[in-house]
Amino acid sequence: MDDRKRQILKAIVDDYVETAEPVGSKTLVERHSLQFSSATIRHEMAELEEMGYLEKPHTSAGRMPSDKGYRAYVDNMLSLPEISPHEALDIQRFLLENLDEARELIVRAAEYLAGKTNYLSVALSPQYSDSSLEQIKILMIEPGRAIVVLVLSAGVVHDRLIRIPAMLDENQLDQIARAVERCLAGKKLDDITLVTISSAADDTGLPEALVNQVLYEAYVAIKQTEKIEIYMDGKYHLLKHPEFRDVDRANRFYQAVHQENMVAGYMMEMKQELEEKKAEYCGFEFDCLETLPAPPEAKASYMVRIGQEIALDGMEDMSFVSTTYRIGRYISGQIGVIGPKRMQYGNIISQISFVNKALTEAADEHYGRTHADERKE
Amino acid sequence: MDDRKRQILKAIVDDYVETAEPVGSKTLVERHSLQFSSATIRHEMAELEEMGYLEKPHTSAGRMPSDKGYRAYVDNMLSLPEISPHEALDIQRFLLENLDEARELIVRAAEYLAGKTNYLSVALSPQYSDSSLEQIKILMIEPGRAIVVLVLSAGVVHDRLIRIPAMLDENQLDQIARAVERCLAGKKLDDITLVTISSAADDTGLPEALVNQVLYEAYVAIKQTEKIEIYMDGKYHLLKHPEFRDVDRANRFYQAVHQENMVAGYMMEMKQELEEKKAEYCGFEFDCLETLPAPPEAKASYMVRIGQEIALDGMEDMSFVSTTYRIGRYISGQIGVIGPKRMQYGNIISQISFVNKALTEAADEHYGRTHADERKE
DNA sequence: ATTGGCACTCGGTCGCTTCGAGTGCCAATA
DNA sequence: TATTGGCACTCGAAGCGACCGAGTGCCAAT
Repeated sequence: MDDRKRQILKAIVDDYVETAEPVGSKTLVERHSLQFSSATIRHEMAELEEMGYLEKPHTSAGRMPSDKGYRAYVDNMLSLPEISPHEALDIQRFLLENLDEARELIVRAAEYLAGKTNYLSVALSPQYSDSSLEQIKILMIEPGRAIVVLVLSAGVVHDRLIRIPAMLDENQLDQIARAVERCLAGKKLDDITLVTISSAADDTGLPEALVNQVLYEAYVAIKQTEKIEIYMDGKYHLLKHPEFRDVDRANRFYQAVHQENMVAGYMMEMKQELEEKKAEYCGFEFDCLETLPAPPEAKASYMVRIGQEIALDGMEDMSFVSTTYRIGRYISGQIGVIGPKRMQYGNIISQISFVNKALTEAADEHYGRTHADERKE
Repeated sequence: MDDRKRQILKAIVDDYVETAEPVGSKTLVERHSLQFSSATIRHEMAELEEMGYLEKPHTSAGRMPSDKGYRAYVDNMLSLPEISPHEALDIQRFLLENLDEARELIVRAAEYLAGKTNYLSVALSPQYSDSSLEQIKILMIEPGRAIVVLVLSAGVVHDRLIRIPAMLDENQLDQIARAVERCLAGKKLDDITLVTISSAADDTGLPEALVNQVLYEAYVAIKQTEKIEIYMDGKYHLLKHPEFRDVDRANRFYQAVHQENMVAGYMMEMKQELEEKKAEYCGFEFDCLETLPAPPEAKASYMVRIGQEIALDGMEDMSFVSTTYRIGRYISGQIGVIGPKRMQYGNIISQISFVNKALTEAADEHYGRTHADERKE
């Protein structure tokens, strides 16, 4: 593909993204001040179509980009706008203001992205399988009920209400908790199994019958910590876009997106691929902002899936931009945006990458010292 | 309004609810085996229209119910189908299966309702302002961070991560927690203020500077417990219904529903009204099912808001069915359904009322003994 | 290789007609 | 007097043809 073709394709995508109308040779020349005549453009367009980058809805209509066309655009002719310092402050504030739980961070990030892009944002909660258990405490609420509090490396705290044998008293419970902690502390969550945990039973000097139920509940609490949640925000935005004038289409899409497990699974796959460096696009970097000095490892790498490339039923005419966020060394998750194929890729990618970066930094800030400790090693 | 008019109005509503088409005199006779001729019906319809119960989209079209028509239908000609034992088991299982947190109950109830009705379900989390604080524990995670665990009457547990002065040790923290508990135990959450809680400071014998931050954080944790959350499920259902063929309309509705605070506030108002016995419809009772013997206070009372009656922008052509659920004596919340005015009122009301009942019972079951204790008094 | 010119295409819009389910009214009937 | 069958009328929906215009492909001239 020569340079002129590239220029024309870019103009077509830009135009179509803006207007949502098939674009013809003449308007293209007018609107994008190209230095060739419309006839030349027609020539080139015909060739681009033959090569598969463009499509016509019917013979006498203008052209619109095909999936392949968008792909080429994203691969080769993307310009990534910088995030203004004003916006950067905005998002920092949005993420951190009145923040209690770190868990809330990812929800807020998704909310921000949705608001900013006018598309659907999707986020997976951090994956803790690789972090290790530091502390476990069991607190009696009343006879028969207790609360398990787990502290992971990097200072993440999770808890869960459990039922325990009614005759256990506080001391015994504490004994059990200590035994479990001795047995598991420092272990990766992933490596903790029912077998591992039950070896703590001998250590307590209490009758097995009493201990086992507690161990099991603690085990469940730990496993639950590993469960990945999915958050979405901005579903209501999509109806605004012309591609959803067709209710049936909108309906089909919403049914698809409602299958949260499917979407989450697919995002995990994308994450996997990004990690295996199969990712198409890496090395995007921000330097627009001094207030947030980026640590060298904070380069955001993202992934774009266009139309048919998305292996999810009902998403054939959407695009999915996705990126992996990191919190500390061992914790990561996924955050992205789903919108019509006709999206402002550059803008969206900038936004996502920046939110990603801000998210990481906000988490660092929130975990503060803890995390700093971890870094020292 | 004489009996025949009532019969005809009912037939029209039933028909329109089913077909979503304005209904004419002739089809009405055919489909509902009425014992009058179409001419008579036309007469009556003209009168019903004059009285404001019916509307015509244009001169030569059939009639459809007005808000007032639906209102009359709901007030006077509703038949409430019984819930089958099969369904009853279904919902019990759905609510209780693998349930950890009681908080999850209301989410599941909303989910169930949405699935069952094909409309949007909306639920408010339980309101704890009237329950009292029983225990407060503060558990140190690491220097500078701790977790506050609150136990309310009825066994409800809430917690929150807090920051504390880094120099506090576990013992001191425990001392503070005990002081707070002595000071607040048994008090209604509503009655706890910054003033009340700060009187615990003297009791610790520790320097005020150290204690105050912890007290403040504990206070915030308590107040946060009172915060009411709103859950919605089934937004994606609404696009299936013919009233949402019009994307703009759908869009307007989704924007409205997205203002969750508005919706929550409105539901609180409805709850208020229900409690003040201004409620239009009370005393609906279930007796279809032996497996769930209803305690005498479990009568469900519900409220229907139709079209313009809903004081929320963008909901003018929806209906809102709402009901108050109770958990124990002092805890209650709101659960309801929003759908097109053209809804199967009888069916929906039955479902909601039953879910309400099941929810109460599931909560009882889950809190088990604790709650039973409360009842003894 | 690029361009201006020209004949051709085809979806969208506008106006017209037809169709049919609906109405209102009236005169006949029980 | 209340009910009914009959009939003329209404009006939106659907179908049809003409027209418009933004678009194309192709060709001959530069």
